[in-house]
Amino acid sequence: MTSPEMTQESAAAHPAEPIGFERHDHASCIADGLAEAEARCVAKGLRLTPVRRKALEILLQEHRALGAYDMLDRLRASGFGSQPPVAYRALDFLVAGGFAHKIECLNAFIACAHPGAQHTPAFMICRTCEAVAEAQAAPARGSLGKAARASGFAIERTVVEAEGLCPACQDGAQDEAGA
Amino acid sequence: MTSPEMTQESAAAHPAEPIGFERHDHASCIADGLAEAEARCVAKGLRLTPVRRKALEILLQEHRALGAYDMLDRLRASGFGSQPPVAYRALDFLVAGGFAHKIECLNAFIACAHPGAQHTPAFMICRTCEAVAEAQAAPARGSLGKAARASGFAIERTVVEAEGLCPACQDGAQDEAGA
DNA sequence: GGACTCCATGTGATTTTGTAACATTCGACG
DNA sequence: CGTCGAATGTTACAAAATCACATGGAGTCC
Repeated sequence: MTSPEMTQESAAAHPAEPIGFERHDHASCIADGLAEAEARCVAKGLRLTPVRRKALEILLQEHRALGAYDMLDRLRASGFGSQPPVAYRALDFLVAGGFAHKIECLNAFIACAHPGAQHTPAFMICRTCEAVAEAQAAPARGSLGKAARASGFAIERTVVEAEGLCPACQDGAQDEAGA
Repeated sequence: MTSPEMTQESAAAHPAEPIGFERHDHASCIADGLAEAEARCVAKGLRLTPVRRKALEILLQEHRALGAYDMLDRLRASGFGSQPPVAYRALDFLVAGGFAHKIECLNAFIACAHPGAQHTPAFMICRTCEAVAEAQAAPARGSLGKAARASGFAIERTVVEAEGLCPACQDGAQDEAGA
């Protein structure tokens, strides 16, 4: 449920905006994400079981990617099983349902920032603070799409990830360079 | 185990074309790739040592991504060291020098198809036959670039990978569906 | 109600992928 | 020759992911 109860001036407005580097009402991030997921699971006949729900909640707590073993640690701390498949199964469910994404270049997972939106996610990953922002991409429209059409390749899924520096860490880097 | 149809009329023309799904003079792929690498190493003061050269040759032998341990097996078969760092170091060198790329979503490596070209590679990966074609992307110009500029994110490197079906495997899938 | 089935969960063991750390070798250079 | 740095080789280990199998709970069918 998008309830922009934003405490800040410009909290991410509509779902196509990248979030993660900007101020926003983080508490509602989590609540909204869980509510969305519940609604969508009911609608699609999926079972948002306790582990799965907890895993999503854990992911929603940060705009960073979490490794499967970090997730496992936290699930264990919440009283769930302590073997790798516990984490991987929950994450697989979330990814399959579109509630989370895998960041391939980090071998890590992050909650989806635009649940419900038709998905061709693209990620901006800060190499310093590890924050991750999700944007919408349209790779099929750019040069990749052109190459695919030219060669007859049928795209089914795309991975688009950009590594670099978020605004805050750019400032930090400047400070260090100056000092 | 080379592709049945090589030494055909159309050797890949210019470097901006995706190759890998098309017929081309594969023998010259390898020879050219090695020659290019040698020249570029001389120019840049890099050392294309025997292991590194062999690793590149192995990669050039296929338009598929090779796992580090597959690489290790082949290097061992050629008389080089047999421990993981041997393969990883050679691959790191090739990637750092722009002679190869890592396919993040496969945890595997492939020879660069456009050596020398300024690089923002994009890959098309067939999920059936595992062939990989490399194209040039310009993600900074599309919606990702727009999102980055909007949020102040400084892109340093991009990962663009498309999974799907290559032309040949689309035909294969049709055959099976029909039968 | 009882048996059956499907799916989710828990667990042990293993495979696959990737690094850390350290000894050795070899060419460049004074 | 001595030494310095880069490259290689090897041992050991860490991190990421999967396999295989047992358990348990919610429906369903009779």
